[in-house]
Amino acid sequence: MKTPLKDKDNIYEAIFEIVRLIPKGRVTSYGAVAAAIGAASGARMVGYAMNHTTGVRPKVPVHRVVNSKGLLTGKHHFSPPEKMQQLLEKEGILVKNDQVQDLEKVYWDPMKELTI
DNA sequence: CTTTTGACTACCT
DNA sequence: GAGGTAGCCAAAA
Repeated sequence: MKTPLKDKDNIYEAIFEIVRLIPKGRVTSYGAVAAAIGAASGARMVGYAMNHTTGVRPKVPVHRVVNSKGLLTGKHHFSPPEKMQQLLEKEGILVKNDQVQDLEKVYWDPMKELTI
């Protein structure tokens, strides 16, 4: 399995793949995903791509993507926003005040896990 | 083709 | 310690 994500012509697809690889009960940050695809400074691009997940097949678990502080910054873009926290809690992730609890425990580093 | 915005992050005050 | 500004890349107007 090679699939050099960095070779992806479409930056969106690269992001989608990384997010799709996030294990259940784990979350990651925009910066981590961005770094994994080679866009360390493109953290905003990651979030921007998330807007394209609506209608993308297969479905992308963007609800597992939070900011570096574990805050559900993009929950407002969900429909409904509450569903994002519900999904996270359902996977065993504690979310309090729109913030992921035990972030260091549920944090999933794509670069490290995927050994890119 | 130029300008603005954006689900972020890091540095500076 | 908290808040604000700048930087980053890419897409939409």
